[in-house]
Amino acid sequence: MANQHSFPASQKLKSRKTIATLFESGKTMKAYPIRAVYSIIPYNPEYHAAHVQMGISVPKRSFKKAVDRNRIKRQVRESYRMHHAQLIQLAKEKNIYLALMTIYIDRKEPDYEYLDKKVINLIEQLSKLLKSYKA
RNA sequence: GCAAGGCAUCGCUCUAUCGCGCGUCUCGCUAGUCGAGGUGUGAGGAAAGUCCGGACAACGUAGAGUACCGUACCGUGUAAUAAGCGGAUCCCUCGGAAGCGAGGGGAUAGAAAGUGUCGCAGAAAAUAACCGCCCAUCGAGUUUUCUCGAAGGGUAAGGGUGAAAAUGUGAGGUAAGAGCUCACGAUGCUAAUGGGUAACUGUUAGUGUGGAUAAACCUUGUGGGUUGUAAUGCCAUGUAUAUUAUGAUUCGACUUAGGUCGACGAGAGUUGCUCGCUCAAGAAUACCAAGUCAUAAGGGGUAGGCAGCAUAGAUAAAUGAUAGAGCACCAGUAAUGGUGACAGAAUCCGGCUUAUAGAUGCAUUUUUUAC
RNA sequence: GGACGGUUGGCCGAGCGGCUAGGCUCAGGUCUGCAAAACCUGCUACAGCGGUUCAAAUCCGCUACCGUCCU
Repeated sequence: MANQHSFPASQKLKSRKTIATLFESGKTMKAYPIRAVYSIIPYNPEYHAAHVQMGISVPKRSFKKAVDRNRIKRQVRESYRMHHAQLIQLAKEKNIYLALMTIYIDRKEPDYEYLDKKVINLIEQLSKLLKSYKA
């Protein structure tokens, strides 16, 4: 991995199936205004394109305009992109697969700095979990 | 000058760093839905609403009628349209003494084919006699004229209402009246003729005039086969005409379960229906096996990819973040500070509608408020 | 992407073009020692804009919002 801050398509959560199973059996974690649904399973290179896959969702109920939804998704993604290196590192060390879905549950538009803090908070929580996994 | 609304055009730009989608080139090895690097490209005037119109696709065994849905001045225009352009006619506003002119608007076929509806008020709301007016008859009063009453006939000139009261005004006419007649108008139809491609319109002649409503049913003309890219085709994955029970059938069919029909066409197909068209089956009876059909019980799998699909192009969906500079506007004497709208492609085009800070151009308006 | 439906007081919910029913809630009164129940009285509406019509909640068009269906 030449660049720490890249976020290619393989690290995005895209499969309809894994998302469905994630919502059925995943666990939740909160870092208001973000709620995260995640699941940790052993890594299998045949099925998993990357060690960590992440998706973002903004409900239409809270934000009616597509422009607002897009902006929030981009901001969350940007913040995640800047700070997700340690997560991937940990997942590789432990050889596990982490599926993560973040949902923005506030009804107001955030400013970027606030959002950034919360994403960092979320990632640290997840990192702790990963460290304690299998330990 | 400012402001307002209208129409048209534009609707932030550049640099650096870190990233993303797609195409393409090179390299790498773990050889793929891979990684690295280079390079090209990457939201709008409305991408929105889905209100119209197409392209395109699937479904049909020729065609026609009908139902259903839409539509309604004329020409031009176009792949098509409710766009655009030109014209006719009606309505409104302004100007003018008037002919008429200017501006704006109109879903602008038919109410003389039929049906329905027209609250309240009013005599009456659609085959108008309640009051009034007039005529002659009978009875009563009275010297008669005349007055009152009864039943009958004529009469739409008058009657407070109403959105609307039966073509307006004047004259003749009459018992009283009436397009009953005449003149000048209003308006419909028919014919001839002039103008115009046409809508329509000028003139002449004849004939009529009993309201409104068709964005009430309806009639007439005219258009439309239906469904829509979640269409549709292909590949992959996974499979089951699984199994069980009951019944029917064995020439073919239909059935209301009784039966009925059949090359003299049973029956099936034919996009809602009908006609039409096309296709189309041939035998004794019983039992067994086997098949077929019907009903009931009873499950499982997939939900991915490619094409459709693009000189943006995905499929939990790219087009971003940070910093700086410029530009425009606002506040402020200035330094400086703030703001940059509406809004995000999902098959593609043409129109319409709606949302829009600011800039530019064009024409318009301001008797009440501001220079 | 496509096809449809709805919007009537604070809430529910009728409404054949002619003054917008009814119930619940709320407020006041009667009744009661005080309440409840009952009875009486009252308040508050046709989503918005335009058109057709003498007249529109109703018919037509546009807009806004809410909802349903098709994989």
